[in-house]
Amino acid sequence: MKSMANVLLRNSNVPLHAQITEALQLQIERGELKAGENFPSERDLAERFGVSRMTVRQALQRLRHEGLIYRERGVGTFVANRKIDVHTRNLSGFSEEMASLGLTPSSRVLHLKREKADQQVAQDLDLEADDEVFRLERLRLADDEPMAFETTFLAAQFCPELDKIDLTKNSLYQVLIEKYNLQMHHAAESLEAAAATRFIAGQLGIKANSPVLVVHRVVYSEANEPIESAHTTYRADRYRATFYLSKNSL
Amino acid sequence: MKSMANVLLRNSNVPLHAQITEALQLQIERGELKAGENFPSERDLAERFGVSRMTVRQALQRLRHEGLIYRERGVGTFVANRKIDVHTRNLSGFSEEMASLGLTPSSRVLHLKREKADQQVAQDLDLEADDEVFRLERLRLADDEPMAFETTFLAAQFCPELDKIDLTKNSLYQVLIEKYNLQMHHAAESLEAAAATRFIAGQLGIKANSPVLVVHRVVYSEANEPIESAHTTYRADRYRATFYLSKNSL
DNA sequence: CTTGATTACTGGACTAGACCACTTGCTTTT
DNA sequence: AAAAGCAAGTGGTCTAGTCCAGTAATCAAG
Repeated sequence: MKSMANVLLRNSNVPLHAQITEALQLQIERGELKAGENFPSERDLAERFGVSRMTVRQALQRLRHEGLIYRERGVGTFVANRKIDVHTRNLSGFSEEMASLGLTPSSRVLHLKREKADQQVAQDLDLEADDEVFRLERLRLADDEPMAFETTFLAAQFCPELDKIDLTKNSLYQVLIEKYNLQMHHAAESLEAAAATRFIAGQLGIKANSPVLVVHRVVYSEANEPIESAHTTYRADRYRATFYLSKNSL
Repeated sequence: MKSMANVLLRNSNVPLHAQITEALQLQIERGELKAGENFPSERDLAERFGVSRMTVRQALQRLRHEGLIYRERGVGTFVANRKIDVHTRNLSGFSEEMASLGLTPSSRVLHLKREKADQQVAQDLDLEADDEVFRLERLRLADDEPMAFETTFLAAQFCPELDKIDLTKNSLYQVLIEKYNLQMHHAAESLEAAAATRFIAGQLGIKANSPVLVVHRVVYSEANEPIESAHTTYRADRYRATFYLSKNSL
């Protein structure tokens, strides 16, 4: 059809393949490329955008990876009927997660002290027996209602003087990025159901022995160094964790 | 250093980039490429393997995607200090998951009937109001101990005569692949804590009101068509779900 | 009507180059 | 001794092709 080369900024700092990804994504979202119809071939797209075929392949690979399209050798490329996504649990913290759900997050800091790491924490954070950590306990609220009780451990060597920072107003993850240049890259989480202890129940304003969802998370940097270990206990009546699983693809 | 071109089978049906990925992965796992040391540059690798640079880039991109390496522009490529992995919840079914934990899975089929889809199921499976589904209820055991109670819904149009198959011995996912050519590609899961109802408690051999982990899963094909909707209720004292989360990367 | 070959088109793989932005370490100049 | 400049090396991007294997539609021969 018509040329789309005009859409691309040739001397931008944004790579061409990223611009193409964005352009196609937009067309999919606007419904200009629908689920049943024929998607243009790689050679088509290369000509339209005025780029090499390898460049459009890079863009298509990205779209495929995000689940927007799928491809069949010898047949063609197709738009996937998108339905899910929404609020899958990703690598954001409590504040970001609640905000994305349209709730107003807040916190009460109940405890913030430097102490020796216990065995479990030392293992999670890959520390020696005598290394020190910050232990941070917070009650986490959404729209001023208690939602979760969270205990976070951070290696003291990575974030000295953390106890001088007001974590009531600042997102912990923001602080870690801005003050200490700690970028989180991936995480391992384990979830289990439990009955609320009296202490937890009191904090969350629920009955003792009510079901709660306990999430244990260890966050890692890109080099796979553990940054944070956290236990979060959510009220079962107000919280549900959602995940997106995919096959080993690419 | 030495040439590695001999490692590659030039006329194999396995692409070169995949062979390179495998070769490097092996070297990392064997410790020949350690976490602190210098990883060979793209140009190095291209020369050693006797391939083009774009080809080794494809291999490196894959390794990065799997979290084995990370890269810094202008600096180099590095092996990530791998630690985690183990038994993260992936797109396998109960049988596969238990087997990978070293437990022997088995099932008791309590119910398998064709019926009209209720509203929730119709929505999950993208069906019309009158479409029929198979409802499959199973008690799932690990080493002959009750582990979970599972209710599965499958669109009847995709797997006719499912009720003629013995699901005690066959993995449902195996049947779907082999008999109906239904390949699962990704899934959405939501997890919440709850208290066991009397019925569930009886099935699982636990006390009523004990905490249980309820997992709701919808599995999709590559074209993003919903294949299966399932509710699984796990004993909290024997089961914990673990996930791996990563940033939007490529 | 069915079967089989041809053909055009698809995505996948791969090459051999090029240029760029960035980092780092060395060297030269202040 | 400190600062500025340079050069080498890195990953990131991009090109303009080639060849291959799989699909699907067409068309001719049985």
